[in-house]
Amino acid sequence: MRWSRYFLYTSKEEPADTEAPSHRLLLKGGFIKQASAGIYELTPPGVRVLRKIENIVRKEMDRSGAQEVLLTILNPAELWNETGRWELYGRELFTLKDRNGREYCLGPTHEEEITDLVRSYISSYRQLPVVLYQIQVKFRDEKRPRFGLIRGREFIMKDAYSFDVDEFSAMLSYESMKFAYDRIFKKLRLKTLLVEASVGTIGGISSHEFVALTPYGEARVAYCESCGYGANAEIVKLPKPKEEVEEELPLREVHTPDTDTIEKLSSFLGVPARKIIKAVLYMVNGSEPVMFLIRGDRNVDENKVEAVLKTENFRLAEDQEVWELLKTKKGFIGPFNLPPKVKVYWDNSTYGIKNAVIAFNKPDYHYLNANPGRDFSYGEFVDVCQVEEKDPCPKCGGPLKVSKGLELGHIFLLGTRYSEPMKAYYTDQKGQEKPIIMGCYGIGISRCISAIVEQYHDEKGIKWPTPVAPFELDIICVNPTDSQQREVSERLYLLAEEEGIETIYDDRDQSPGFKFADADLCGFPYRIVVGKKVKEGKVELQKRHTGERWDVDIEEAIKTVKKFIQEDKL
RNA sequence: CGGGGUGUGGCUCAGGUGGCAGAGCGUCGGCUUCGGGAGCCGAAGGUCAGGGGUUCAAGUCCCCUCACCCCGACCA
Repeated sequence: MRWSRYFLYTSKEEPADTEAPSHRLLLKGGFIKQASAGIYELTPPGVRVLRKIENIVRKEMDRSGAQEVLLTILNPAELWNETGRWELYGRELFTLKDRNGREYCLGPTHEEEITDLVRSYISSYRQLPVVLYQIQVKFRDEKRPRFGLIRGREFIMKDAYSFDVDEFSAMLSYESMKFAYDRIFKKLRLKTLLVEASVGTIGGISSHEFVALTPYGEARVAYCESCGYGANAEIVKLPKPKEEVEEELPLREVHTPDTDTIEKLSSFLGVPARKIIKAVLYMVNGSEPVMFLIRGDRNVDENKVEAVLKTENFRLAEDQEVWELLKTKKGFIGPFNLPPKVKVYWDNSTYGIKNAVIAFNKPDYHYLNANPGRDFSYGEFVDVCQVEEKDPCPKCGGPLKVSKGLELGHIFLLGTRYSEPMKAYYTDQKGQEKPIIMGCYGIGISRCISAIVEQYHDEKGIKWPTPVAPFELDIICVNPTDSQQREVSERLYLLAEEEGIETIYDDRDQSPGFKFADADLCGFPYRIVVGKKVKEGKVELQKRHTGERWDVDIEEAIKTVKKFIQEDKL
């Protein structure tokens, strides 16, 4: 491809309003263009990267025995009503009506559609198992799209669905998909972590996420370097700590004005935050108060709260509600003299605490040296505590690491969540009708573009790994007005094409610095610079990843690059 | 869903207290230059997000709407 004719336009200016490096570099390098919030167009080089990722995924999916389909983007409400998800999915669902008033949604995921497809053909155990997949645009009206392709409202996803006769067989499909994902991310050169994930309110049997460790991800993952355990932070169980051994001091009521946060209270009393028991009051389903007691230096993980309450319909109580219910204000809530309607849970972290600071619903006052058994009594213990660095690993007890990550793949053993309500049944050997056991498996394809850039870039720009690079080789003619340089560049370009090397030939009438900067920014793995040294029969060869450069004979250049590319693809 | 911010040429931005619409980059024409985003000369390019209001006069002040970005779902 001649760059002078190619639709690739970089920018010298820094894009405004970008935070994540991938967002900035993909815009600056001319790979994506924003259409509206969380919605992006891909340019020709952007599409080249996308197709390479898609094809790697496709190849591995096919290899695992999955078969490609293409489902509809526009999906009728009827199917979604069969599973109840028309309502459950809520406002994240993009919906619209046709001219007759019939309702549709733009598919955010395709369990309903695939189940509908399968139920219309599959009726016997002889036809199972089967795994189907597609690569397609998805639509989710996210509350907060961000970071370019990382969290978009319209994005490209590979979604696969497995159909099996029983749980054992389904588990095999699940495991085989796990292997396929492992191979995919390795081929994409993405460093990912396989972690256990929440099965959520949907239920289900097993769930794992493939997470790329990057600072710009919304997932928190905990992992253990000594035993290899890894999990989404929200499902890491934290046990009760050992009972503190300390002499019990006499209980005191102390005046603590203006201490509405743990921080203020801690410094006012000169007591460390971990010696404070804080109370967090939630309103469930709008009106049912639930109090969680947790140690002052820890935070409530609302995903864990959701698991305890078995609903996502809860929120923090408002000031007025706190006043009406407990006649106190935030910062002074405690588990004393509560109206019967208040449900109380104690987080494990509060177990065995001694001489604690605790509020008792009297504004501007706290108890000092409160001790369990003597001054207050525990109730039901739960685990709603957010995992922090150095918490004990649930497997081996070693110190956990906590990191932000970008969820790239999610695999899910669904069971009969969709097959049962949609009556996707098969007849077994004994002639009995049974629901098909399903699994679903997603990879955020467009998100992978961002993840790769996050993991492969420097100050100057992107450093595409060869298997996903838009072009493998960039040939730069330093001075196109020099007939010898021009002639050598043209010759090398034709030769590279003949050798099957994906080449962009920078024949633009621009200064050398301009072309070098673009080459760095766009991140082509190999570069041949045709300059002054052609007189001596030499051109310069550069590796973007390492910055190495050396002079080679003109006749050797393409051969050498080809060898490098082949090595990279192994 | 809350909170904060921004909207002016294709891009990045400047335009105290209201008074002729600006710069750099990019684009177009010309000359020069050619190993790290070149130089000089000339030119084109605007519904100042949209609507309403105040005023002799609004990019600027007031109200509404829209769009986009960031922060938070961190607290008792």
